[in-house]
Amino acid sequence: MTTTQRPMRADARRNYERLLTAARDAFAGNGTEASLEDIARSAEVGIGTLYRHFPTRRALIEAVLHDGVVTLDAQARELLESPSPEEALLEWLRHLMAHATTYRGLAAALMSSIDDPGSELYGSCETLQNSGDRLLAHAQSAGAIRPDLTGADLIKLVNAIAWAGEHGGNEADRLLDLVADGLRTRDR
Amino acid sequence: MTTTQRPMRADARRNYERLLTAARDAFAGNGTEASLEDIARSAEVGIGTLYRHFPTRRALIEAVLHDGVVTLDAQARELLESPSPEEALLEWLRHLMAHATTYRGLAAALMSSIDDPGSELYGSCETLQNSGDRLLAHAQSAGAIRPDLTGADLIKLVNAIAWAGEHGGNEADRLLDLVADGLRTRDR
DNA sequence: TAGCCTTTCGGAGGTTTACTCCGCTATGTG
DNA sequence: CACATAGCGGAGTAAACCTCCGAAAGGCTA
Repeated sequence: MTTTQRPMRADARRNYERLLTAARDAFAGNGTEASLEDIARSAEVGIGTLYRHFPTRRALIEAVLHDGVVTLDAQARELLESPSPEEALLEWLRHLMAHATTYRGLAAALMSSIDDPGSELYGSCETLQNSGDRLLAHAQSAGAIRPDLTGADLIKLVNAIAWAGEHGGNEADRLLDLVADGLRTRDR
Repeated sequence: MTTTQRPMRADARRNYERLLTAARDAFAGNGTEASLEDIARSAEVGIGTLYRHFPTRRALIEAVLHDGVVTLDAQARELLESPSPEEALLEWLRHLMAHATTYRGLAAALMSSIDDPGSELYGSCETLQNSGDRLLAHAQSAGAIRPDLTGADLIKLVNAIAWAGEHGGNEADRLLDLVADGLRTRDR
C-alpha cells in the first residue's frame, strides 16, 4: 500500500509555506489558540486553503513544531553518550521545557495529544517519549533516578510544569528544578 | 464605606439558586467550560439573568466552589494540630487534589486566577494559599520539607498535576505521590 | 503553443457560543 | 391598592469554527 503521491503543485506549495510562516508568527504573538481566520488572512490565503492543508489546529501545530521535535530527538541521542546519565537526563529535560514553552498554549496542546492516537501531534509525543525513555533508562541503571518512573511520566510532568509556568511568574524553570530534584533516588 | 445592601428580592434569590444548581450539574457533566446558555436554559432562566448574577464564568465557578474552599480551609486548621506536620501537609495536599479534580477544567480556571487579582477566583486562591502556607511552615520548621518552597508553589504544583491528570490516565494521584515524595528534605 | 484534465483556490454561508441592551414584569412597601 | 424600581428575558450583535462547491490555476500532451 504505497501511496505514490506526485509532488505538490506550485501554488499549493507556495500557500503551504505562507501558512506555516503566518502560523508561526501568530502562535508567537497570540499563542497556539490564535484565530485560524487571522492566520489565513495574514498568509493572504482563503480560509478553505488553510483547512485543506491543515485539517485541524493540531495538524498546523505539528507542522510548525516538526523541526523542533527532530532536534530534541537528536539532542537526546547525543546526550546518551554523556559520562553522567543523571546530568544528561536533566539537561534534556531543560531542552524539553524550553520547547514546551515556545508558544503559550503549546503545553496544553501537547498534553491533550499524549494519550490520543488520533491526534496529529501524537507522533511527536511518541518521539519525545521514546527519547525520554532512553535517557531515563540510562540514568536509572546508573542508580541515579528512582526506578519507578516512566518516559510518559517525564513528558507529562514537564508539560504540566510548562503549563503552570504560563500562568504568572515565569516560574517554569524553578518548578522544574524543584521537581527534578525530587526524582533522584534517595540515598538514605 | 459600608455598602448596606437590602436583601435580595424573592424572584432574584430563587433564580440565583436555580442557576447554581444547574451550573453544578453542567460542570459535573461537561466540565467548567460548559455552555452558559445551556446552564441558563436548564435553570429555566433567561441568559440575561445568568449574566446579571454572574458577570463572568469565573464568578459562577467561584459561587459553585465556595463551600469547598471553606471546607479545605477548615481542614487545614484541624490538620495544624496533627502530631506529624509532614503527614498533615501531605494529607491536605490530597484533599486539595480531590478538590481541584472535582470538575474537568477546574484546575485550569484556578491556575489562571492565582496571579490575577481581578479574577473572581482570586480570593479562593488566596485562601488556599494561606492554608497551605501555614501547614507548610509547620512541616518546614519540623525539618521535614525542604525550606525553599512556598504555599504558592504547592498550589501551582497541585493544580498542574490535577490538570495533567485530566489528560489521559487518571494519574493525578500517582503523580502527586511522586512529586510530594521529592519535596521532603534530603537526609544525606 | 494551444487545449484539456485535474488539482487547488477562495469565500459565502451555516453553526455555535459569548455577551449586551432595553422594553416589560414582578415584587414589596407605604 | 398603586407606584417606584429591582429584576427578568430574549432578540440582536459579534467572533470563531468549519464545509462546500463554482471558479481559477497549473502542468501535461500533442
